[in-house]
Amino acid sequence: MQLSETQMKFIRRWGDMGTRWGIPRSTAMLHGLLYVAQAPLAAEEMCELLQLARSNVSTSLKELEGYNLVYRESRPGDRRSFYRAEADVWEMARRILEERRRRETAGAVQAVEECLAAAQQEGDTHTAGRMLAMQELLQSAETVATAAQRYNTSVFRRAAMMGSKLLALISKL
Amino acid sequence: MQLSETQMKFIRRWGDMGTRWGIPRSTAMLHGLLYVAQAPLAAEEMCELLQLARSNVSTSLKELEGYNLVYRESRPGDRRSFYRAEADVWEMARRILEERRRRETAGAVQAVEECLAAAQQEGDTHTAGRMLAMQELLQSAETVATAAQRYNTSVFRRAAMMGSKLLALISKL
DNA sequence: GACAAATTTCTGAAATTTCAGAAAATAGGC
DNA sequence: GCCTATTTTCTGAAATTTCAGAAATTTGTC
Repeated sequence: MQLSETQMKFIRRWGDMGTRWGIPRSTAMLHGLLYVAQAPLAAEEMCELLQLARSNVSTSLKELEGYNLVYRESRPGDRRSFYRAEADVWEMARRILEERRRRETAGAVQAVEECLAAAQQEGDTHTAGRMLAMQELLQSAETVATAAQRYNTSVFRRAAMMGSKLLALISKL
Repeated sequence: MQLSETQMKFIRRWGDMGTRWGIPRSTAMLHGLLYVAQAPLAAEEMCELLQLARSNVSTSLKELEGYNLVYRESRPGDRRSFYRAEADVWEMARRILEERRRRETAGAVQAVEECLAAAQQEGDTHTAGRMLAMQELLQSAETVATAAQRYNTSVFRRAAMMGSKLLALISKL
């Protein structure tokens, strides 16, 4: 495989975006590479295309598999693994959302729960009130994010595209 | 002001959450402190309560002001500034959403736009197709996030709480 | 089961980020 | 307009994160 200049540019930009999202540059670049690749790639190939250490590619691919953003395939008569990215961007978004929910909000819910209990125990109504408000927010976020997982790409897509209209509708209730 | 054990625990946990969200621990802790504080605090006070350098507090507060998550107030006969956090958690969520949109997706939209143009120029239909799909996704996200900014807390709150029901509804369309 | 190809884990170096202390700038009261 | 309390900016040290190279492990083939 050969990368066109445009593809390389996208991959670099995607890597930059990754760093803002808390994803290592090389991990994001690998995802970008697989997203624009026409066929599944072997790890060694990716090393050469992006000039990354083999170890780095290995670790990053594992991370991406954890997000369910890349799949690993094997081929008869070839002992290497080949990787390809989730091609459906809506499915991709859903999986990122789910992973972020798990990592970013799930922990907070538990922390606030504990602090709420402690504040009530102590009879500290002010702090308890704040914890309660925060809990309501976090639980709503969890509920929406969890619900989104239950539906398929087309529903998710329509929901996102209708989002702004729905907000307008709700504002009239 | 004196911090109870529960409050301190919340602040520490909030700081931990911050690091997962790409926010420096000390910045997140300051926000947590102001969120549980009953009255506005002066910077010096926060240094003592959280054992942070004055410079650090100054920089972090500025960052939080950038997010519109804390307000600065002045008092007659006192030349210090006092700070308080946005108390409405839904308003808080909205502001975080807006800031993340600005920092995290706005740049991506532009990058993909450029790559799409380049791919079409080159007649690379495969890459162009991928860019187009990505563009649709990013623009939908932008649209929803932008729309959310137009409505007040109560609409935002209702929308979030109804989110899962709306998804169920849409799945039937 | 030995061998080789491929992958993963381990270790430390390089880069980045966070944060404290010192110096500079700003602002309010007299 | 000067003086001083307060805030901000600058600088570098400490901590963390990212990533390459080497070593160890796994996997499939014969």
